[in-house]
Amino acid sequence: MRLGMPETDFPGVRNLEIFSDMDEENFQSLMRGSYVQNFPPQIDLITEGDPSDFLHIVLSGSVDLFASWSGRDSSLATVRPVATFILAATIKDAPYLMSARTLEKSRIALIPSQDVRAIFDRDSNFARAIVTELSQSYRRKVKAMKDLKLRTSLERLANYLLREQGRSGGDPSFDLPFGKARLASLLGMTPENLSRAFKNLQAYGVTAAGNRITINDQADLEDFARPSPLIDDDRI
Amino acid sequence: MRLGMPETDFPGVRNLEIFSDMDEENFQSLMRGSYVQNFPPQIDLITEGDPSDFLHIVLSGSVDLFASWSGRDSSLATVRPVATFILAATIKDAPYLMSARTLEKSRIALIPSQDVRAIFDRDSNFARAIVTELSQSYRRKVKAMKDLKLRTSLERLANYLLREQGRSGGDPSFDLPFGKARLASLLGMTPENLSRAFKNLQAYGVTAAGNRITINDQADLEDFARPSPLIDDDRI
DNA sequence: CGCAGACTTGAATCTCCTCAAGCTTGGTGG
DNA sequence: CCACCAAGCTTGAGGAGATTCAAGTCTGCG
Repeated sequence: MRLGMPETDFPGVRNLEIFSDMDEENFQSLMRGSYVQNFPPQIDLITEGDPSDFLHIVLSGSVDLFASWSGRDSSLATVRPVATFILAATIKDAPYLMSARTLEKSRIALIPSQDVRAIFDRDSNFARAIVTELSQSYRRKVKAMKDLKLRTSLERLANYLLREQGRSGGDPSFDLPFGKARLASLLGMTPENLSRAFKNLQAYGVTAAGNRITINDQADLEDFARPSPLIDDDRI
Repeated sequence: MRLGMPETDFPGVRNLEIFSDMDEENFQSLMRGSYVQNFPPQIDLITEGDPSDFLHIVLSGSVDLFASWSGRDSSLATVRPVATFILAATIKDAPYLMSARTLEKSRIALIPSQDVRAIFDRDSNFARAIVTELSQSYRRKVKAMKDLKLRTSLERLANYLLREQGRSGGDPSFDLPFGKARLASLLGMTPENLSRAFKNLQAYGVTAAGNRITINDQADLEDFARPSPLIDDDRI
């Protein structure tokens, strides 16, 4: 759906943190060329190497960012509402470095990159929001890098489960948000190895029945995983 | 040295891309609380977890960014002139995620983080420069992530050598910019494994004599390494 | 010359990957 | 209602790659 004038047409968009402080007129300019669209699961949204014509914002659902090289590919991140992706490519007017596909039914806003760059220069509140979002993305990547280089695959899985538990409310039982093949790729291992890793975590009180995970002994798992705010805390 | 008024005191700073388009008055405000300092090699500049009081800019020399967890540590990046580091922490007023130490004798500018944040809101040219630098940092991290997750250690070394060759002017022979122990950590392997990797690259015409590397058969090495602009090109 | 630090080599071990087969689950059609 | 199928996951065996520990070599500097 093409976005029109009245604010009431897209209240969910106007209230996003990235737009909330910006001038109404600038917001309208941004929206004039923008779309909000619903996508089914497993749809390719962008392909690495393509020019970055649109800034994407995930309003609902979730998106997988992945990359390929020499016949291999790997999941690099999951984008959940409400967050942008390929913001850096938009700002630099450079090609995408990652491909993106929907993981589930998702609602996504598409904003022309050239408009984002133009309004950035005119609206300092928008500029501030952009730079905050970009800083957050950067820090997430640094954390992912530390996770990958400093931990074994078993430690990565243990800490992933603790983070996912926190995200889902903190109960001992929760569901994995996607299949184990993708989780394996995200954690930098093969599906077979992930399977064995789950088995190894049973020694620390972790039970996996299908996608349902139960952490039977929180202290025991945390003692093994040694989560650190400088790697695992999404808020800082 | 504390930076004073006259522009002639620090022409090297004023002409940095990040400052070059900004208003003179704002530049002066920024410089009022800033320092430029020379450090010897192997000096700890910042420690992960500390509050981000100063934005750092490497004017000459080079700086190692690294991180620790559970008794292990790993090099995550090298900062060369002219570039900032810990920009994201400065913007978000959040703790450093990485530690930093000088690799060689280095000249570094220290700018109070709160001033950076304040001037960002007042000077849109400065804001644009900041956001460009931040985008570049983000994209570098994405490339590093792809390098790490999609390539074997031998492929990472081969591509590293090709990049380093390009950076040093393109000649078949060039020097590694630091010791092999740190290179191993940067590439995500042990020093022993790096040693063996160099030996394996001899099959593709690579000779290593101390820190001096010679690529005897460019085409052969590139054929093995398969460098990709979306991972190895620093400019995009 | 001799020492200290950096790098290399070797052997044993461990982790992770590949390939192949088996199992489980959910959906479909008889 | 159940047999069947396909997809996703698990298990096992074997092998490739990385790590560790220990010893040896090289190099620059005093």
